[in-house]
Amino acid sequence: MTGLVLYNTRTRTREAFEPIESGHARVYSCGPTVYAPQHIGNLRPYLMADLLRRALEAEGLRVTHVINITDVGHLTDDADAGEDKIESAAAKSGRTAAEIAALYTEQWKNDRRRVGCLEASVYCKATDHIAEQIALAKRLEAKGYTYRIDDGLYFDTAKFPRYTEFARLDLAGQESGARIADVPGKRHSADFALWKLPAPAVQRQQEWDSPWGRGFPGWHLECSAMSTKYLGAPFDVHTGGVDHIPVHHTNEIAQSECALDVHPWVRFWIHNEFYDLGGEKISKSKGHVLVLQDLVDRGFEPLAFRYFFLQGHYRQQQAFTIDAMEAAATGYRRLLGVAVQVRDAAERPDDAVISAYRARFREAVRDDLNAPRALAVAWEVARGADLGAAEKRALLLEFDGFLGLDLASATPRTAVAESDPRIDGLVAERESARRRKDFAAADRVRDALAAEGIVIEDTPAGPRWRRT
RNA sequence: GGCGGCGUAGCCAAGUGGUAAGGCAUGGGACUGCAAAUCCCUGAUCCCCGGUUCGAAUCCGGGCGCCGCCUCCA
Repeated sequence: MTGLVLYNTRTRTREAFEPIESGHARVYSCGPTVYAPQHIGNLRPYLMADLLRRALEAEGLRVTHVINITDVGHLTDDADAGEDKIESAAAKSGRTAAEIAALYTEQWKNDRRRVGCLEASVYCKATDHIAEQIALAKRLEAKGYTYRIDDGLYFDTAKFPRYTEFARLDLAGQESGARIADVPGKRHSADFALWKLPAPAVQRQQEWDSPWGRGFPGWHLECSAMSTKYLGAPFDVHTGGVDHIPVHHTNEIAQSECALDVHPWVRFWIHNEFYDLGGEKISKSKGHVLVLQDLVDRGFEPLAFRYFFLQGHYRQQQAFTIDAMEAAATGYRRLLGVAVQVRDAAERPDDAVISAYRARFREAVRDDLNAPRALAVAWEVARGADLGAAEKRALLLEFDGFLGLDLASATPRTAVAESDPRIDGLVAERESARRRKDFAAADRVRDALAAEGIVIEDTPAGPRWRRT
């Protein structure tokens, strides 16, 4: 039995986590649709999944973590009537669908890396698994869960009595309306496409032959097909944003449970809430959504964004503002400062002193991945007057296995990170002026450097400088 | 309109029955020629009203406000 307790959307309760297969946790995370840059809010699901993965490993489990990459079939709305996001982006940019997907997949992977997410065991693309998706749809068809209309092959949600259970949907309240009219022939508004056939006049870049005609897979299908391929069924944890509960995850469950005869198909469903980006949704400087690189351009370290993330609980909306980001960056810089100070401390900490902090940190992690509480314990350690350098070092490095803030290889952010002959010369000039008590001259140099964004810090070891 | 979430010090936020974690900012102090950096100290009774309870930020009811998803309809 692990000590980890997670909030499970499926049961709407907190449950002790125990893997189906002893010693091995199988996790699937809904990944990005790679048609545009991912704004910083889209990083939250992966940061949350990363926390989960680290917590599972801390329990001594081997983790197989699969993340899908949606590079086809995700429509611009959930009514099965919109355009394919990838095709649409390709058409607008003059690039091919494959180029669009490759470009934004790389950006996304790079962003993940920069905010300290561990690499997934498997990244799987929808377009690499067309055969698996077709096989799954055929299985559903053979079992009588589908029907065909001009638009494609559809899943008949009425054939799956548990359909509304997961999201606690009130379908009656949504039954009527435009969604049915959008796709002629749909039997129920909630029915969804397994395989889509393009309209007669439409020429698509991404098309495949299938038993139902040349077309492309419905968005939901890939997650069922690929998770089954890489994790089997049932498996332990499925993660994603809360927005996926009513449609995407509901449909995944319907497909999978009907095709595979499993229930529950997934034991734990973990969903993250969103950031409230408020007025920061758009990057003013560039006129597009706020992406990680925009923060970097403003002088923030990517891991400072991770620190921001850690300050809130993943199931809680969190307000992102530049002010909050600056506060996080300052906190992160100072925490790193402590890590640097104790970096060369002795290897032999006093276990008796350490154990209480270790226990409290672990308790926070195990309590539904309570990162803010874990971070608070880290700060108590950092500031703790009752702890020596060896104890601080040992604890902070251990905690960083969960926090992922790179405390181990921390370099002092307040020190000189670069060398410049001209600036070094000016700093030396100021130093000699100070020695002969010519403070007016010394301050002139300091002011001049400040004007170009360079600040001088005097330390017992002499002056040093950094850019702000 | 339906569903879900939230409203805790200036800001970001933990905390779900027993007298409010942590970070940032502010103010004070130490250090400094003065600064910067760093360190120490420093603040809230928890949106409003009513109820349950010996006791509620934490449970119940009613307001007000905000966010998200679905929907435009009974």
